[in-house]
Amino acid sequence: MKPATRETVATQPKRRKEARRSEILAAAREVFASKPFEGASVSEIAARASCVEGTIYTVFRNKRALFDAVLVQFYDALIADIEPHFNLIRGTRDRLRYLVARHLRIAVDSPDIASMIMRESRAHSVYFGSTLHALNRRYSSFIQRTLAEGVERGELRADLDLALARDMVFGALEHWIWNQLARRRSFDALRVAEEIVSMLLEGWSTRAEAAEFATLSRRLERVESKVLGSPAQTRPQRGRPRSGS
Amino acid sequence: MKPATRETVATQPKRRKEARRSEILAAAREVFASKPFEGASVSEIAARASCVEGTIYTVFRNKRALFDAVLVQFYDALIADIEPHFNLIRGTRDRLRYLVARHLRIAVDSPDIASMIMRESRAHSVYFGSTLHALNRRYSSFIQRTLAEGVERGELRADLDLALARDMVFGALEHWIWNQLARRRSFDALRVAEEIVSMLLEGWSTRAEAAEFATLSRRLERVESKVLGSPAQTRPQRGRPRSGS
Amino acid sequence: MKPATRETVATQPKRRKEARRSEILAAAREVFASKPFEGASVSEIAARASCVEGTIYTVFRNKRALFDAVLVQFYDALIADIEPHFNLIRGTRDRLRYLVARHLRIAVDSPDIASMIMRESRAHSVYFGSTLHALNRRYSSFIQRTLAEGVERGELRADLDLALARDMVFGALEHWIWNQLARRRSFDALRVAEEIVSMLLEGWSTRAEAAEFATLSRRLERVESKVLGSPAQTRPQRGRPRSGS
Amino acid sequence: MKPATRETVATQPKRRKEARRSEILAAAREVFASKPFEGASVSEIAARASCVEGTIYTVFRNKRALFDAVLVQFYDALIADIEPHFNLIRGTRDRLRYLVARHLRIAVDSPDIASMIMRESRAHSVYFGSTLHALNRRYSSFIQRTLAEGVERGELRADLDLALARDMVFGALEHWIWNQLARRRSFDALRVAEEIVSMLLEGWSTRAEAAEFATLSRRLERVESKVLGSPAQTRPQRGRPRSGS
DNA sequence: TATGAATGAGCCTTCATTCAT
DNA sequence: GATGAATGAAGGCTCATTCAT
Repeated sequence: MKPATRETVATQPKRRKEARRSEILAAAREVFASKPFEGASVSEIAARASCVEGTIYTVFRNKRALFDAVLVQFYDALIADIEPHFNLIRGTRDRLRYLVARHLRIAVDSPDIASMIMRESRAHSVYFGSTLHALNRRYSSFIQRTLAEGVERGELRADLDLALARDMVFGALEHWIWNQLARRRSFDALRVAEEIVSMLLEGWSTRAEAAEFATLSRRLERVESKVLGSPAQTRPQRGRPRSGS
Repeated sequence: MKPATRETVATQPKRRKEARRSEILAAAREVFASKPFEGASVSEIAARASCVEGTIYTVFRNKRALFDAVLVQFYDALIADIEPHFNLIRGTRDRLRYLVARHLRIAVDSPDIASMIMRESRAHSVYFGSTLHALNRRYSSFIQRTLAEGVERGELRADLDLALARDMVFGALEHWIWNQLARRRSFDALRVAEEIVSMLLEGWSTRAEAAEFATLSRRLERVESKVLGSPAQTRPQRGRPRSGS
Repeated sequence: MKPATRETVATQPKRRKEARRSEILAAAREVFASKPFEGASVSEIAARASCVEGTIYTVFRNKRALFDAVLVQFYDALIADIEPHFNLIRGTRDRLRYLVARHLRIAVDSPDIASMIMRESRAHSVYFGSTLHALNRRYSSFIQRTLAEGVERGELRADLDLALARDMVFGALEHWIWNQLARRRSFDALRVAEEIVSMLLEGWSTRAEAAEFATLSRRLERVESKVLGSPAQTRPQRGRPRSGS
Repeated sequence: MKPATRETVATQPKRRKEARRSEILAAAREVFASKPFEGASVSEIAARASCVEGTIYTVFRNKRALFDAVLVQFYDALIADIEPHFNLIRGTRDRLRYLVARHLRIAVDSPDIASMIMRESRAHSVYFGSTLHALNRRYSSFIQRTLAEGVERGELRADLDLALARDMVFGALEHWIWNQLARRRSFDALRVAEEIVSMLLEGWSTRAEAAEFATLSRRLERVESKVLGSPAQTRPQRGRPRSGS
């Protein structure tokens, strides 16, 4: 009868439903994290959410929709967290370091979701077109943009194969995280990020060509001085200052 | 009772058993390739092997053992194929290029098995300790050795994190292959291998020396041709060979 | 609190309730027409009536009561439509023709309801005692009366088994309608009615007298026209009027 | 070891499976007879067949296949029983009487199946194309043939609408049987058959035209005698000797 | 009075595995 | 050794109905 009561009448069910949704979502997250989609049972989720199976179907259309909702919840939060930080960073190396470290932190903060996503991305041949695929695309656009702009700015090789580069980043991350999670090892996300970025940007070689370059230079100088009378141009500074590891 | 019969009793069963095993293995390979472990049914495998379900259990302890047998068969053949070739290659870049290309060729030759392995590696949290894990370790030892010896020989940076490097190789390969298979794209294994190895070894950064190297080369050629009448042998064109492998 | 509100409190609810009932009834009619009782869901009816499931239970005791209400509504209207017309017809043949044609018109006007009734009459072994049974009895009383009075008047065989005759009429109609509806054929109710009534009243046998009757008629006409200058009134053409009604 | 034993080894499983099939079929028949297809539960059938639900699925693909098997079993036996008798009967009236009586006997011998078939023929809009439809067509071909040949032989009116006639026979039977079954009345199949056939063949009319015919005759005689001096031809024997009822 | 969230029993179907033959 | 019928637990999902608000 009082306005407050009326409001209660109006909002209480909504609030309740919202709470239920959260409970179920949390329960689903736990269960889907612990076993593959097909292996996870709705009844277990219901039990963990302290409701009956039927209730789940009043909130989510079916098991798949519930699964997708878990993913969306996670990715939305993740992207919302990344965006403002990312927008403040300009340099390609800095952006990469940030994104790689942020990605590694997922494995530290939410190892359950991390393995769930890695598992399910591979689980179905119908992955393409799935909600997970769409979310992954949104998420990976940060890397895409970083790489594309890196090339534009001349910080990355002009002929860099962007798709391959993206796969290399995510592939390295996925493999590394998978191994750490499986071995239950912890790690320092920032340190590993720096190491990875360094490996990606500067490569693994000791650069045999540095030696060749020197030889070449010497031969050239010798020849030129003999023939032309002017010394060859020497090579600029090699190697970068290595930070981390 | 007749000699022929006796012989049958003695040798036929062995032969028969072996044949049965092969038939079942082949059938299982097809089925497991087409759907995830949980989705594949023993009855379908039996049907495809032209036997009944019970028979499978006389040869394999259970479904998982059958699955593992399929994997062992595949990896054994793969490793046996790689080993002799690998042993003939010395240079780190050459070894890497070979191993990467060989890995890519799996996706070209047996895309179904390739997806199956990628899928099942991620399927269970109990991956570690599994047969698949052991096989993967055997298989990846080629890369491990290549990397370790690459450092020893000074061809790779002394401070290279070997585990990270290995994950980077396999991660890049897995992601790339997954994307190509899902999109049903085909690709030139050798060309992609060269591209990947180049990206890994030389990194993504623009490097002033690449330009300098070119300048140097041109100058050298000019001089040498003037003096000697024949161009000097330099390393072939630097940067990724975008056209062909 | 305001006069308007008071009026609302007093009369609006009644009006509202009545409107609700109608909306639900209309929605239920559509849904029950499209699928069997068991297959029709209360939630679908609620959705189509733009209310929630709970509301339906404030108006109808349960799903079965709702279904019965749909039937009552339909039969009441049908009987109210038939009664005045029927009361104006005296002859047995004319009455039969009217009732048969009217019945056939249900299938033309409301094919969905027609199938629904045919379907549900057979659906439950507990048909007897059901609302539908009672309604069918009320409806079939037109035929009962026609047949009984037909015998009384000497228009129908005195030894006609009335129950059997009634079943023959409705059985023929039901089968015929079912076949036409299932094949999505349309038909001319009047023509078919005449055909059915003729088959029922005169039977299927060839009767020598039909031919004789024709001969007799022709002879009579010839003679009468010769003698009297105008044709005698005979029964119109015997045999079923195959063309038109 | 003995041939007999060997045979046992070979045939026992078959025999067992066959027995199981029969048990399940019998149980299914009972359950489907007592409630509509959708309402009948596989678990109830399993319980009544003293096996678990899973067993049913080793014999029948699904619930629908089981249902169809019940129908096929019934119709096959029915048609096999009718065929030899039918082939010995020539006259249209005799054939009709036999078929009608045989049909009525179904309701006496297998009232459960009878109501089940009547119910399910109406249950689904997808009836056309169903197994039941196909079986019904095979079964009703006896009537179709009887009617068509009856016309050919001149025993039935040449312009008889065969489809309508068939619907009239089956419709009358269905309605009559349904009513008797529902009221749990028994009846004398032969007597009712004779009554039905008589009603169908000779019609219900007392034949007002008999009176007209007489009038006509009288008028004609009067006129002819006056004009031509010769008496009109008198009408042949009317009415048939009524057997039964 | 109307709401709509919650219930909970029940349904059909699948499948790895066993075991008597 | 091979067979294949039988098991029985489990799974996802639906829906009429209730009841606190």
